[in-house]
Amino acid sequence: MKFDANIPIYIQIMDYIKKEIVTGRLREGDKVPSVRELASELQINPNTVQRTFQELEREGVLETRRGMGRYVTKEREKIMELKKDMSKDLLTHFIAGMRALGFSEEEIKMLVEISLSKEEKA
Amino acid sequence: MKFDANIPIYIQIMDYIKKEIVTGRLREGDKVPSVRELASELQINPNTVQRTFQELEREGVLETRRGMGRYVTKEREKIMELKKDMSKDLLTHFIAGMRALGFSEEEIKMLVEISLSKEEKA
Amino acid sequence: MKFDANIPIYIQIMDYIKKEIVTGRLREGDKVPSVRELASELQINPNTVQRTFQELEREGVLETRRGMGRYVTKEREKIMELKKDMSKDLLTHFIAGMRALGFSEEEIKMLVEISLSKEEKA
Amino acid sequence: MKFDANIPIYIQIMDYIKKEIVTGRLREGDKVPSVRELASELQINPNTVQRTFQELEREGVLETRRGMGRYVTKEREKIMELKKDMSKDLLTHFIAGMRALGFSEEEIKMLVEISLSKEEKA
DNA sequence: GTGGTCTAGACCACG
DNA sequence: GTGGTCTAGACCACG
Repeated sequence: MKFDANIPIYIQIMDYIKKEIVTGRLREGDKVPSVRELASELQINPNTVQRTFQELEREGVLETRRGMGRYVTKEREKIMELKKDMSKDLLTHFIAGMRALGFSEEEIKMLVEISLSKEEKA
Repeated sequence: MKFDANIPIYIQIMDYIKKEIVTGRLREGDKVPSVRELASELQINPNTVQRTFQELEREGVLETRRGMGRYVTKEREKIMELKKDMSKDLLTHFIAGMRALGFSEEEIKMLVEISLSKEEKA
Repeated sequence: MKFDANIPIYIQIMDYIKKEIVTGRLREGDKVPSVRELASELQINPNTVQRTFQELEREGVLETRRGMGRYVTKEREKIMELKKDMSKDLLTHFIAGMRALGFSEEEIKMLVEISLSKEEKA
Repeated sequence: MKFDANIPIYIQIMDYIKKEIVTGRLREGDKVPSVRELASELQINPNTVQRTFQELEREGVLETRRGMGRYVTKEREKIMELKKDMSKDLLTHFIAGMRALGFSEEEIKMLVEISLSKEEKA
């Protein structure tokens, strides 16, 4: 995993883990690696991983079982909500941005289609 | 203008000015306010405005005429390029994000249409 | 280190650091002093050092590792390029200047040799 | 005449005029254009031209004859001295710079010859 | 401890 | 009047 130097690493890992969960690569109840494990794997400071996990816990995405490690929440609703929130943020940010640049509704739709079709070929 | 506390002010002003240019509210060759003027208008420190302008100059968006103030670049190409780059960034970021959340091409298109139509009513 | 009052300090430090790198006194991957360290050593304001480092980063000469300090780029190519660019600038400026003063090719060569031999004795 | 945005215009004009004199395109006793004339020709502020001329006078390169305009000094020595000083500055700066980059005497000579021969072909 | 951002304000060169 | 540089120092996020 490569990190963008301008974004806090803990944010980037949070985002990564959330995506793993939302797409089902990490499922409800799955155990996540320990702080030390993940820190050594990603070559980063354990403090940073610790912070990542604490934030994810605060958001209800992960849960700690004392002495047994951390696990993805078992609540399906939480996971659905996560996906909804993340996509909504993306959409809002995208459309507001395009609007601010002066693009019309039709232009935005068209540009999305073009981008998707380009992606397809690549 | 209100500032988001989590994003550097100079980035927010840079973005704002770029949008003014891209949408034509600021045109090629237009004079932009002086450092002191804008600083007092936005109620921020002149140094922060100074930094904003210097970054925009580095990007070729503004030009300084010594002792006469700063001006929007006269190069139309630069402005077209700006719009293209900014929209491309938004698109790429949006589509990559949606893909990472597991959305299909069709779902993305549909969500964009829904968002745009909601916006219309609001 | 003494500063020439007519040249911005940050430019002078940039130049100094580049020379340290190009001549190998600072090597790829070496840690450079922290902003505060260098500021106190050179008896100048931390902001001035900050600016120096940010410019060098923008040029790809230094890299920041978040929370761990700044380092000379590990890319050897970048360093070779640096030396080439700096010497090319010197050469171009020198020869264009001498030409503008009306010196012939032969005169330029001779003056360079004389300067070098004087230097030797001194 | 195009101006480098990073160097004071008055310095650039001073340099230009000195070169005109040193190469004989402006000769001893020649009249130079009036402040207003040169300002309108170069599209710059008359204050800037005024300053340029004053500095050149201070250096003994120009002389004012009341009511008759400004003239290149008649003293040949002054002109010779000018050429010598300007070339010496170029040489010193060039060689010190190359030395600081770690080039040897032989390398410097060689690079000068290469630059001169490239120039010839271009 | 380290860098990033920002405020407050001085001083100067330039036009 | 305008921008450029610098000082002094605060505060915070990050690791």
